[in-house]
Amino acid sequence: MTESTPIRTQTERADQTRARILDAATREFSENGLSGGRTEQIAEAAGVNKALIYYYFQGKEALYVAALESVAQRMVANSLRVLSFDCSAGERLLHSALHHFDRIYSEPVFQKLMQQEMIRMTKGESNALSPIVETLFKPLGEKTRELIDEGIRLGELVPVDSTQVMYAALGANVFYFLSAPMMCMMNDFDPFSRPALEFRRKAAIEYLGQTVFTDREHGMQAAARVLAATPMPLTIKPPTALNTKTGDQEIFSAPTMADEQRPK
Amino acid sequence: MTESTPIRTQTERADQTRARILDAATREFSENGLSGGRTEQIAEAAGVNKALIYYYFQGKEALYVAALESVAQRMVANSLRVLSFDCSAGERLLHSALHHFDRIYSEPVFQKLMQQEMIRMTKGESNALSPIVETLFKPLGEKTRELIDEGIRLGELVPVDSTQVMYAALGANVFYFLSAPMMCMMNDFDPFSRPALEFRRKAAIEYLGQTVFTDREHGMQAAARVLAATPMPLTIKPPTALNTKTGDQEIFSAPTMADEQRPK
DNA sequence: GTTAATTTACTAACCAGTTAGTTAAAAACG
DNA sequence: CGTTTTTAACTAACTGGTTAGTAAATTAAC
Repeated sequence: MTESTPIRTQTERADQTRARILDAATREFSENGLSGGRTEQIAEAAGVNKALIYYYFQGKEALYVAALESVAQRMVANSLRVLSFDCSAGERLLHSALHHFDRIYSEPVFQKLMQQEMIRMTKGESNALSPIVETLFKPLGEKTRELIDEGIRLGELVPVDSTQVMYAALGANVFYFLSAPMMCMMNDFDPFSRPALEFRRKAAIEYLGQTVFTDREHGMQAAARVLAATPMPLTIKPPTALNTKTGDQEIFSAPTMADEQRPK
Repeated sequence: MTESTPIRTQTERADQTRARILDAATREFSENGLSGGRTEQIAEAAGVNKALIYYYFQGKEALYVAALESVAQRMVANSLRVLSFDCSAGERLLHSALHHFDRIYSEPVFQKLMQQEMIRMTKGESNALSPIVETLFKPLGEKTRELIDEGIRLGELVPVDSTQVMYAALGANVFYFLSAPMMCMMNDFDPFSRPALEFRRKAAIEYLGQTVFTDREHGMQAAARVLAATPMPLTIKPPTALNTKTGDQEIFSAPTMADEQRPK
């Protein structure tokens, strides 16, 4: 099981255990939500006893919040980096949109957790996000809107409501993956297949170039540059790749740890 | 409880009871999904004994499918009507987008059910939608894409991938409501408030007018016409208006909803 | 040998589905 | 038309399985 670990100090082992639990919880909750996630399953996936969860965390909900927080932290850090690229506002918008698209299928846990959380909050249930919003989401949203407004001010982007640009750009991406299971049935093609993803990310960026840029020609060129600069990441199987009925609670995150074994 | 009903024939009463169960199930499942929905709660809301659910339906899942089907039927019928308005392809696209936006907050059950169902399907769980897809969603999607392609062919719309136009138009709307709870916290304003909805529906349609129309001026005029022709519907409180902790399974729905067969 | 890490064994609550029965409408009968 | 029989609609109470959480015992580290 853990032969590779060469006997560490107690605190090191403890930190490792805690991290394994948090990691397993992230996967379980992202698949099944807070109420649907099973503590027994988390414990099994982490290779520990269920009671240990209550040793390291106050309870199921506290574990959920911790998982949400850790995953949001990583996501925001990456997004902020992209927003600071050294190019025009419009082109940075395209970079952000493409990064957003690529992130959803290559690291789907954040998206899935957020979806579940939005539904939970709509039901008026306890707010697990609020500690994160101020420090993480608000700065990111702020910076994105500033970017769009700058593009509009300089005449590069069409003068429309900047929030609507965000909704359209992000919404198209989110909706692509949200509706994927249904599109699968409607057109019997798999939106998660590599060709489909390749086509869609290109279409999404070119669409933005053609539509939100005042000079459509300039927009198309920017889109072409952005696409050329950003190769499509190796996809990590998005659905239940991690559902380890097999019992091995090994590392899952290895980026290059090959995909292949996709649905259909 | 049902003194107002002037003693009907047995089958009439039975039909009514079945409808009450289906209606209660629709609400319960739309809030909590299939696995989260409680049969006891459905029975209570319908004013019947839990065992009656199993008398009228094969089980929890069959009830869920029936609820999904009935609500999808109404939704598709309305959407198809809007797609057949007597105006240019571009303008019909705007009409569809606005109708889609208005529907989500005025009749939120369908959207909520679909969201939950997409998550369920992504998890690879049993497919409750497939009977509906062929007969309902496929024709609607087909007709929408044809509409956009017609607009492009006639030069009214910008020549981009027509599917991407759908993703952008629908996605922006879906994402607005999906992200509403978070936006609520980020900007402390309520996306479901009347002024916010009023602003957003206008912005969304004007955005489409400015962006997907070849002639931006023409697009703006079309957007203005569409907005003028479609007053904002009376909003029905979308969040937990139905969460009857109080125990009364009374009427929930506000006026002007077109549908019939409501409890009491 | 003391403390931290981890497990075993439990419980109280919850929940989908069933059973065995009651009520009253409808049908059959005289 | 009134009475009896049948059957459809409906209910109370239970069953078996699941699950979050806990207390006490055990093991490993320092």
